[in-house]
Amino acid sequence: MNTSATKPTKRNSSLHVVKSHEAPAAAPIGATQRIAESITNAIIERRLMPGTKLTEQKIADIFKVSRTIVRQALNQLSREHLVTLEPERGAFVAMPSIEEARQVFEVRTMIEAAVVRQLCTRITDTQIAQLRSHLRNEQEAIKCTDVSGRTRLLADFHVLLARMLGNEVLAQWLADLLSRSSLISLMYQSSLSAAHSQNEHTHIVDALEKRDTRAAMRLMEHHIANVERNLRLDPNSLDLAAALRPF
Amino acid sequence: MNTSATKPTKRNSSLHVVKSHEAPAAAPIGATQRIAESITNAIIERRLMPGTKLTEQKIADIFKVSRTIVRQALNQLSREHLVTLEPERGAFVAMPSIEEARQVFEVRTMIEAAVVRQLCTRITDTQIAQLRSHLRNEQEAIKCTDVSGRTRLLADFHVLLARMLGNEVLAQWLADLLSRSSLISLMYQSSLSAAHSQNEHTHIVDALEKRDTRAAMRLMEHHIANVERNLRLDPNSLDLAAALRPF
DNA sequence: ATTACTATTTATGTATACACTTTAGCACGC
DNA sequence: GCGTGCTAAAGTGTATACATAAATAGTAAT
Repeated sequence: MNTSATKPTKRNSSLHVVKSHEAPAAAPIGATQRIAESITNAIIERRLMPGTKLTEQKIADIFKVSRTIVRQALNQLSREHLVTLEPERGAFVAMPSIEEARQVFEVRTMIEAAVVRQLCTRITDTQIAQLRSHLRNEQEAIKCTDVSGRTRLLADFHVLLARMLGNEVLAQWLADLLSRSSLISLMYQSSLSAAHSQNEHTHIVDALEKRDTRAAMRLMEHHIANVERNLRLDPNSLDLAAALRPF
Repeated sequence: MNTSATKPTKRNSSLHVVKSHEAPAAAPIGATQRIAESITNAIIERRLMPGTKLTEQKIADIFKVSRTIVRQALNQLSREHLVTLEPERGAFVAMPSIEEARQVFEVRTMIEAAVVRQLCTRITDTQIAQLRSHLRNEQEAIKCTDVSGRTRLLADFHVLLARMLGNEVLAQWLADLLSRSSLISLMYQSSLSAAHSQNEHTHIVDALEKRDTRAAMRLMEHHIANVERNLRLDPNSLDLAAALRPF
């Protein structure tokens, strides 16, 4: 093992001239990540409306980094379908189409039904307790009218279920789907009451606790269908005010 | 709070006259895409072994572009889990762990069983014909011992099924999963005969044609299980020769 | 000869420069 | 008055520069 020799050659004296620049190594890792998360949060918390132009230089100025970093972040977000990149025109907060919304919910129904089915065969009491704890957090957030917090918690419930299968590949993908769902919900002005969703979550956990596979699957399918049903998916009535908002 | 005060640093000193440089617009779209696909193909066709270092400048030289483009491509590939980015160290062809392999196949089983279930309720005769046509292509590729072609076709079968649900979100994700599967198969030296896989594909289409939901799901689950079973997933016997290959 | 240390080379990460495209503003003509 | 063509500003896409961290090689000491 070559573990010794760890002392990285500090030859800060010697030849090289000092530089007048500040250290770019100040952000060792995660400058890109930090920006991507900030934008993601801004989208989820409705501080950035769908269709909003994301000019690279402006974001770069805000975060005090170069466009290089911003471009990396925007590229990442575009792969998560939260922003759209139009060639030679720039980045915009994504405006998921009605068709895309339909597909996202269809896939979620398939996957999440399968998730609860699998879970019924292997969920542990400890995991049930975790879910109960999460449900309490949801109720708390709803009581406090903590809008951004409750949105996140209601989505996290679904990711938490997936994570309990011990499958990070699945959990990661479902997390992506859920941030897309959040964007869809705000784009199409969901009228679903958070309390109602939370109630359905509770019923799902009840079914899981009883290991009632059929009930759990049915409840999950209905829950997702309810969320979708409460969107305003008429092609004409989509929220133009928000979508085409100049500012 | 708006902003701006755009830094008029030294934008454009007027006169855009000469163009001594060659046109960077020569690659209208897709220089990045082209490189990402080339690397993907190289990985799938086993011309790049897992663990291989992907030095940015070397790739840039090969494709006659700048590192900027190569970095974009590598970033994209890392999000598809085909390459791993190690901070301050560079990009390497991914070496999926055994655990990751397990998770990928577990998810594929869940999803693809759901896909065939859905398909049984809505598949059309035209689509059956498409599948038959694809099966013929598979047989052709196997006969001709077209290794890279047959690998691709065997994977495409699964994507084709997903695409027939009319759900691009699902199809896109399954495509990602299948390129990961391909990497896993070559990393763990699958001994599965292509002919056997092709035969199972045929049986699946037969069941779909009869709209036999239960049989189709069972066949798909067994098919994926067979693929996984034929990997050498013993922790010790993983192909070190390939993995640690210096060149 | 092997090990530890140092200098050199190589490669990555970020910033910046610069060409080109799009967009916005404005004068002119219908 | 509104559409049309020209010019300037802004913004994107790619290349390059430069600082730093890692890998490598070379050297001296034990």
